Amino acid sequence: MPELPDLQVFSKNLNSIFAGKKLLKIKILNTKKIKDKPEDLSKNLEGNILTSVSRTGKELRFLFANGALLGMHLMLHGNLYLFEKDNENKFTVAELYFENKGLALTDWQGLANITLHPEEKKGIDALSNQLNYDYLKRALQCKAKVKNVITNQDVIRGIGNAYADEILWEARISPFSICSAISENKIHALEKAIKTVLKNAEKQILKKHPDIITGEIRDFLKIHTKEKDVSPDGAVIKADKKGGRITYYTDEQELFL
DNA sequence: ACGCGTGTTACTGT
DNA sequence: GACAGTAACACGCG
Repeated sequence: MPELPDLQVFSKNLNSIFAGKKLLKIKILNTKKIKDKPEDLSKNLEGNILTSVSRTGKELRFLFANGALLGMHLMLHGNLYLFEKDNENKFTVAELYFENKGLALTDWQGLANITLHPEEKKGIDALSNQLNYDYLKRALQCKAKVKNVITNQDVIRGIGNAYADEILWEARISPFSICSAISENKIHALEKAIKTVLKNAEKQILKKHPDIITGEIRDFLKIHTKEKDVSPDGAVIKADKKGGRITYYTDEQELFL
Protein backbone atom coordinates (compact mmCIF):
# COMPACT_ATOMS: atom_id res chain seq x y z
CA MET A 1 0.00 0.00 0.00
CA PRO A 2 2.71 2.49 0.76
CA GLU A 3 4.35 4.92 -1.58
CA LEU A 4 7.68 6.68 -1.43
CA PRO A 5 7.08 8.98 1.58
CA ASP A 6 5.77 6.10 3.69
CA LEU A 7 8.66 3.90 2.66
CA GLN A 8 11.12 6.66 3.43
CA VAL A 9 9.83 6.82 7.01
CA PHE A 10 9.75 3.02 7.33
CA SER A 11 13.37 2.78 6.23
CA LYS A 12 14.48 5.34 8.80
CA ASN A 13 12.62 3.58 11.58
CA LEU A 14 13.81 0.12 10.55
CA ASN A 15 17.32 1.49 10.46
CA SER A 16 16.97 2.78 14.03
CA ILE A 17 15.71 -0.57 15.23
CA PHE A 18 17.98 -2.96 13.36
CA ALA A 19 21.20 -1.25 12.24
CA GLY A 20 24.13 -2.74 14.11
CA LYS A 21 22.20 -5.89 14.97
CA LYS A 22 23.04 -9.36 13.81
CA LEU A 23 20.66 -11.37 11.65
CA LEU A 24 20.36 -14.78 13.26
CA LYS A 25 17.98 -16.42 10.83
CA ILE A 26 15.92 -15.75 7.72
CA LYS A 27 12.88 -17.86 6.92
CA ILE A 28 10.83 -17.89 3.74
CA LEU A 29 7.22 -18.95 4.23
CA ASN A 30 5.86 -18.14 0.79
CA THR A 31 8.16 -18.78 -2.15
CA LYS A 32 5.74 -17.65 -4.83
CA LYS A 33 7.47 -14.38 -5.66
CA ILE A 34 10.88 -15.03 -4.18
CA LYS A 35 13.37 -16.11 -6.78
CA ASP A 36 16.27 -16.78 -4.45
CA LYS A 37 16.55 -20.18 -2.87
CA PRO A 38 16.04 -20.07 0.91
CA GLU A 39 19.42 -21.70 1.41
CA ASP A 40 21.14 -19.00 -0.62
CA LEU A 41 19.48 -16.32 1.47
CA SER A 42 20.58 -18.07 4.65
CA LYS A 43 24.12 -18.58 3.42
CA ASN A 44 24.57 -14.96 2.37
CA LEU A 45 22.83 -13.23 5.24
CA GLU A 46 22.70 -15.22 8.47
CA GLY A 47 25.28 -14.37 11.08
CA ASN A 48 25.96 -10.95 9.56
CA ILE A 49 25.52 -7.53 11.09
CA LEU A 50 23.03 -5.23 9.40
CA THR A 51 24.80 -2.03 8.40
CA SER A 52 21.82 0.04 7.31
CA VAL A 53 18.30 0.12 5.97
CA SER A 54 17.56 2.55 3.16
CA ARG A 55 15.05 3.21 0.44
CA THR A 56 15.44 3.52 -3.30
CA GLY A 57 12.35 3.93 -5.44
CA LYS A 58 9.66 1.84 -3.83
CA GLU A 59 12.20 -0.68 -2.61
CA LEU A 60 13.68 -1.06 0.87
CA ARG A 61 17.29 -2.15 1.08
CA PHE A 62 18.99 -4.01 3.87
CA LEU A 63 22.77 -3.72 3.59
CA PHE A 64 24.89 -6.13 5.61
CA ALA A 65 28.44 -5.73 6.85
CA ASN A 66 29.67 -8.53 4.58
CA GLY A 67 28.46 -6.57 1.56
CA ALA A 68 25.30 -8.59 1.01
CA LEU A 69 22.31 -6.53 -0.04
CA LEU A 70 18.72 -7.59 0.47
CA GLY A 71 15.99 -5.73 -1.43
CA MET A 72 12.41 -5.75 -0.19
CA HIS A 73 9.34 -4.70 -2.14
CA LEU A 74 5.98 -4.32 -0.41
CA MET A 75 3.96 -4.20 -3.64
CA LEU A 76 0.29 -3.32 -3.04
CA HIS A 77 -0.42 -5.06 0.22
CA GLY A 78 2.85 -5.83 1.93
CA ASN A 79 3.02 -5.13 5.64
CA LEU A 80 5.90 -5.22 8.11
CA TYR A 81 5.53 -6.29 11.72
CA LEU A 82 7.92 -6.52 14.62
CA PHE A 83 7.72 -9.54 16.86
CA GLU A 84 9.50 -10.62 20.01
CA LYS A 85 9.86 -14.38 19.83
CA ASP A 86 7.27 -15.91 17.57
CA ASN A 87 5.64 -14.37 14.54
CA GLU A 88 1.91 -14.96 14.53
CA ASN A 89 0.95 -12.68 11.66
CA LYS A 90 -1.19 -14.12 8.90
CA PHE A 91 0.06 -14.29 5.31
CA THR A 92 3.69 -14.10 6.29
CA VAL A 93 6.02 -14.18 3.32
CA ALA A 94 9.33 -13.96 5.15
CA GLU A 95 10.70 -13.68 8.67
CA LEU A 96 13.97 -12.01 9.64
CA TYR A 97 15.18 -12.92 13.11
CA PHE A 98 17.56 -10.26 14.37
CA GLU A 99 19.26 -10.55 17.72
CA ASN A 100 17.03 -7.90 19.27
CA LYS A 101 13.70 -8.47 17.50
CA GLY A 102 12.04 -10.25 14.64
CA LEU A 103 10.70 -8.62 11.48
CA ALA A 104 7.88 -10.23 9.52
CA LEU A 105 6.90 -9.36 5.95
CA THR A 106 3.29 -10.25 5.18
CA ASP A 107 1.06 -9.97 2.12
CA TRP A 108 -2.30 -11.67 1.64
CA GLN A 109 -1.67 -11.79 -2.07
CA GLY A 110 1.82 -13.11 -1.61
CA LEU A 111 3.20 -10.49 -3.97
CA ALA A 112 5.51 -8.67 -1.56
CA ASN A 113 9.00 -10.06 -1.95
CA ILE A 114 12.64 -9.93 -1.08
CA THR A 115 15.58 -10.22 -3.47
CA LEU A 116 19.20 -10.91 -2.76
CA HIS A 117 21.43 -8.44 -4.62
CA PRO A 118 18.64 -6.62 -6.48
CA GLU A 119 19.71 -5.27 -9.85
CA GLU A 120 20.27 -1.57 -10.35
CA LYS A 121 17.24 -0.14 -12.09
CA LYS A 122 17.63 2.47 -14.80
CA GLY A 123 15.19 5.05 -13.45
CA ILE A 124 16.34 7.85 -11.14
CA ASP A 125 14.96 8.04 -7.63
CA ALA A 126 12.36 10.78 -7.27
CA LEU A 127 14.26 12.43 -4.43
CA SER A 128 17.69 12.17 -6.05
CA ASN A 129 19.59 15.33 -6.98
CA GLN A 130 19.99 13.83 -10.43
CA LEU A 131 16.30 14.34 -10.99
CA ASN A 132 16.76 17.88 -12.28
CA TYR A 133 15.31 19.98 -15.06
CA ASP A 134 17.58 18.52 -17.73
CA TYR A 135 16.70 14.96 -16.84
CA LEU A 136 12.98 15.70 -16.83
CA LYS A 137 13.19 17.62 -20.08
CA ARG A 138 14.80 14.62 -21.74
CA ALA A 139 12.41 12.17 -20.16
CA LEU A 140 9.48 14.18 -21.47
CA GLN A 141 10.56 14.03 -25.11
CA CYS A 142 7.81 11.58 -25.98
CA LYS A 143 4.19 11.39 -27.00
CA ALA A 144 3.00 9.52 -23.92
CA LYS A 145 0.79 11.06 -21.28
CA VAL A 146 2.68 12.72 -18.49
CA LYS A 147 1.14 10.68 -15.68
CA ASN A 148 2.17 7.46 -17.37
CA VAL A 149 5.72 8.73 -17.68
CA ILE A 150 6.21 9.99 -14.13
CA THR A 151 4.83 6.74 -12.72
CA ASN A 152 7.05 4.68 -15.03
CA GLN A 153 9.72 3.27 -12.74
CA ASP A 154 12.18 3.05 -15.62
CA VAL A 155 12.07 6.87 -15.78
CA ILE A 156 11.49 8.00 -12.19
CA ARG A 157 11.52 5.56 -9.34
CA GLY A 158 9.17 5.97 -6.42
CA ILE A 159 6.11 7.82 -7.69
CA GLY A 160 2.88 5.83 -7.57
CA ASN A 161 -0.69 6.46 -8.57
CA ALA A 162 -1.73 8.62 -5.63
CA TYR A 163 1.31 10.88 -5.42
CA ALA A 164 1.39 11.30 -9.20
CA ASP A 165 -2.00 13.00 -8.94
CA GLU A 166 -0.83 15.17 -6.05
CA ILE A 167 2.34 16.19 -7.87
CA LEU A 168 0.58 17.00 -11.13
CA TRP A 169 -1.98 19.10 -9.32
CA GLU A 170 0.75 20.91 -7.41
CA ALA A 171 2.43 21.69 -10.74
CA ARG A 172 -0.97 22.50 -12.31
CA ILE A 173 -0.32 20.12 -15.22
CA SER A 174 -3.12 17.91 -16.49
CA PRO A 175 -2.26 14.22 -16.13
CA PHE A 176 -3.45 13.71 -19.71
CA SER A 177 -0.93 16.15 -21.16
CA ILE A 178 1.31 14.87 -23.93
CA CYS A 179 4.85 15.06 -22.58
CA SER A 180 6.53 16.68 -25.56
CA ALA A 181 3.98 19.53 -25.53
CA ILE A 182 4.59 20.61 -21.94
CA SER A 183 6.11 24.08 -21.63
CA GLU A 184 9.53 24.69 -20.08
CA ASN A 185 7.97 26.62 -17.23
CA LYS A 186 5.80 23.65 -16.40
CA ILE A 187 8.74 21.28 -16.50
CA HIS A 188 10.36 23.46 -13.87
CA ALA A 189 7.11 23.42 -11.92
CA LEU A 190 6.98 19.64 -12.19
CA GLU A 191 10.51 19.26 -10.88
CA LYS A 192 9.69 21.47 -7.92
CA ALA A 193 6.37 19.71 -7.26
CA ILE A 194 7.98 16.27 -7.17
CA LYS A 195 10.34 17.38 -4.42
CA THR A 196 7.93 19.47 -2.38
CA VAL A 197 5.00 17.05 -2.48
CA LEU A 198 7.09 14.03 -1.52
CA LYS A 199 9.12 15.80 1.14
CA ASN A 200 6.09 17.44 2.65
CA ALA A 201 4.29 14.08 2.76
CA GLU A 202 7.24 12.55 4.60
CA LYS A 203 7.17 15.42 7.08
CA GLN A 204 3.44 14.98 7.71
CA ILE A 205 3.80 11.25 8.21
CA LEU A 206 6.72 11.70 10.62
CA LYS A 207 4.83 14.30 12.60
CA LYS A 208 1.75 12.15 13.16
CA HIS A 209 3.29 8.68 13.16
CA PRO A 210 6.98 8.98 14.02
CA ASP A 211 7.50 5.27 14.66
CA ILE A 212 5.53 3.78 11.79
CA ILE A 213 6.98 0.85 9.84
CA THR A 214 3.94 -0.30 7.89
CA GLY A 215 0.67 0.79 6.35
CA GLU A 216 0.08 4.07 4.60
CA ILE A 217 -0.85 7.54 5.76
CA ARG A 218 -2.54 9.72 3.24
CA ASP A 219 -5.16 11.77 5.04
CA PHE A 220 -3.30 14.92 4.02
CA LEU A 221 -3.64 14.31 0.29
CA LYS A 222 -5.32 17.24 -1.41
CA ILE A 223 -6.60 15.75 -4.67
CA HIS A 224 -6.20 11.98 -4.73
CA THR A 225 -8.90 11.16 -2.20
CA LYS A 226 -12.56 10.44 -2.39
CA GLU A 227 -13.08 12.35 0.83
CA LYS A 228 -12.81 15.64 -1.01
CA ASP A 229 -14.98 17.16 -3.73
CA VAL A 230 -12.96 20.28 -4.38
CA SER A 231 -9.30 21.27 -4.48
CA PRO A 232 -7.82 23.65 -1.87
CA ASP A 233 -8.61 26.46 -4.31
CA GLY A 234 -12.20 25.39 -4.78
CA ALA A 235 -12.11 23.65 -8.16
CA VAL A 236 -14.21 20.53 -8.61
CA ILE A 237 -12.15 17.34 -8.40
CA LYS A 238 -12.80 15.01 -11.31
CA ALA A 239 -12.08 11.30 -11.43
CA ASP A 240 -11.05 9.22 -14.40
CA LYS A 241 -11.05 5.51 -13.87
CA LYS A 242 -9.36 2.89 -15.95
CA GLY A 243 -8.33 -0.59 -15.09
CA GLY A 244 -9.22 -0.18 -11.44
CA ARG A 245 -6.89 2.79 -11.10
CA ILE A 246 -8.33 6.24 -10.54
CA THR A 247 -6.81 9.52 -11.66
CA TYR A 248 -8.06 12.56 -9.77
CA TYR A 249 -7.58 15.99 -11.32
CA THR A 250 -9.15 19.41 -11.70
CA ASP A 251 -9.55 21.97 -14.49
CA GLU A 252 -6.94 24.12 -12.76
CA GLN A 253 -4.37 21.87 -14.41
CA GLU A 254 -3.17 22.96 -17.83
CA LEU A 255 -3.67 20.42 -20.60
CA PHE A 256 -0.87 20.30 -23.19
CA LEU A 257 -1.65 18.51 -26.44
C1' DA B 1 -23.02 -6.30 1.19
C1' DC B 2 -19.82 -5.54 -2.13
C1' DG B 3 -16.69 -2.07 -4.21
C1' DC B 4 -12.34 -0.45 -3.58
C1' DG B 5 -7.21 0.01 -3.74
C1' DT B 6 -1.80 0.69 -3.77
C1' DG B 7 2.40 -2.04 -7.86
C1' DT B 8 4.15 -4.86 -11.25
C1' DT B 9 4.25 -7.90 -15.09
C1' DA B 10 2.53 -9.87 -19.13
C1' DC B 11 -0.12 -9.57 -22.62
C1' DT B 12 -3.38 -7.57 -26.33
C1' DG B 13 -4.78 -3.91 -29.26
C1' DT B 14 -4.19 0.28 -32.08
C1' DG C 1 8.34 0.48 -32.26
C1' DA C 2 5.47 3.53 -29.30
C1' DC C 3 1.84 3.85 -26.41
C1' DA C 4 -2.69 2.56 -23.98
C1' DG C 5 -5.36 -0.50 -21.62
C1' DT C 6 -6.60 -4.68 -18.99
C1' DA C 7 -6.29 -8.87 -16.17
C1' DA C 8 -4.09 -11.24 -12.76
C1' DC C 9 -2.29 -11.69 -8.12
C1' DA C 10 -6.85 -13.18 -4.02
C1' DC C 11 -7.90 -10.34 0.87
C1' DG C 12 -9.62 -6.84 4.69
C1' DC C 13 -12.10 -3.06 5.32
C1' DG C 14 -16.14 -0.14 6.05
